[in-house]
Amino acid sequence: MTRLPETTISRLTIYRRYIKSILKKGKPLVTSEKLGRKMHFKPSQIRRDLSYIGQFGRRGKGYYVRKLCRGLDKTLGLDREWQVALVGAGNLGRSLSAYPGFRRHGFEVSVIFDNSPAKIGKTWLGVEVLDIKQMPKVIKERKIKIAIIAVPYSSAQQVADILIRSGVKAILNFAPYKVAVPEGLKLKNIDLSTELQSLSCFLTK
Amino acid sequence: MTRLPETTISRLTIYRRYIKSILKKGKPLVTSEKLGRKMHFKPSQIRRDLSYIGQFGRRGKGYYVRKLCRGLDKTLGLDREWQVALVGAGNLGRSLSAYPGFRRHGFEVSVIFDNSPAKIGKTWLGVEVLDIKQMPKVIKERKIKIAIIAVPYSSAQQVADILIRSGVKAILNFAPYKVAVPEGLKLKNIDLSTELQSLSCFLTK
DNA sequence: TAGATTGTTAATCGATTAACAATC
DNA sequence: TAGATTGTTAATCGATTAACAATC
Repeated sequence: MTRLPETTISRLTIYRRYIKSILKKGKPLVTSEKLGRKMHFKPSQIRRDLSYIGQFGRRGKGYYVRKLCRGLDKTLGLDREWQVALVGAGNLGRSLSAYPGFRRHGFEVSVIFDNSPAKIGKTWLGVEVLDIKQMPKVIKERKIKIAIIAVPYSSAQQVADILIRSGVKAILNFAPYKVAVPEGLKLKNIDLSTELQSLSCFLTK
Repeated sequence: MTRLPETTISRLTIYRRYIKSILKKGKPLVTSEKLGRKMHFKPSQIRRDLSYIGQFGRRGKGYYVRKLCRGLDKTLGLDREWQVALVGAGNLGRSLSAYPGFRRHGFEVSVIFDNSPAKIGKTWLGVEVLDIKQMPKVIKERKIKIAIIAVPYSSAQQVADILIRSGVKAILNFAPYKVAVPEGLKLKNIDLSTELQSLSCFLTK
């Protein structure tokens, strides 16, 4: 099978959210035309995206909602709970750990790391804040595979290196630094300043 | 001039950050080869991106750091201060308003709107929290052009509609909802759950 | 069967990369 | 001049969209 384009994966998560909502309503079938109308995507794009991950429909009828739902869960790995380590207990880090959308989708920030003595040993909304020095040990023990980096620019790469050595396989990086990771790991960057700057670029035209 | 691809704009903000740092060091020239090496981009991509917005170099020599810096500031609209309105004083909203990276790049969250009586009238880190009902008036008076939406899924479109009617031209949307905006406005979406889900998709392969 | 809609192929579009002519 | 590097053109790559054959 050919690999899923990143853009397709993003859309799959959106399809999944909407399809969950119609699953509740009990309709057994839904067409790509209706999905497109509701979510503002082209039906042909939806069919193309879904065809990457399986066959969930019947020609002339539509997609089986239940089957499609299961397929999306499976592909996206959302039929299970994921433990997430968060590095950086600053403003951004703390609020990310409190973000309800994560838990709702099966991601549990189960440990926070920081290097500030003022923060180490405290808990934040029930989650312990540990010394960054304990990171390799704790991450290995708990077999954590996903981490969020919310530390300043200057320590992002260093933190990433430790995470990688500890066995983390996927990183969501909020530091505005292009972290280097080896083959076989997944890195996603969210750079809040860049997003705002692209708005200001637009306004400047 | 042809329009700038969104991907190019994102990279320009990164180039700008690095070029600011070498401006401080005083070197008058820098080559695309060196920029590429430092920022992990292909030199040809950097030259292509920069050529969209002007000519900043001398063949055989490199780019003039100072000139390039000014060009990037100008294109990105970062030679000025931008006032930003934030809608939603929940966990995410409050921490976004506190995010130091915004101010550092010339974005000032100068007003927060919410609909919760418990929050209205308070201040958060020196910024007033106003009733969402006052949004049209305040945004028009202050001529605010950029807004951040950090409200729940269910009210995102409604909030966006009010913002647009009030004269906002560019929106950064954190609600996991595909907000519809008219032509001529700019919308950027940041969906934190989607990002984590794409990591989990990767781990599932 | 006729109408509908998937699943897939082919055409289009846009962005990245390589190549190189211009020129310092 | 010879060597270096920009700025630009052309080739490549990948994603989106339209078209349609398969089939319910």
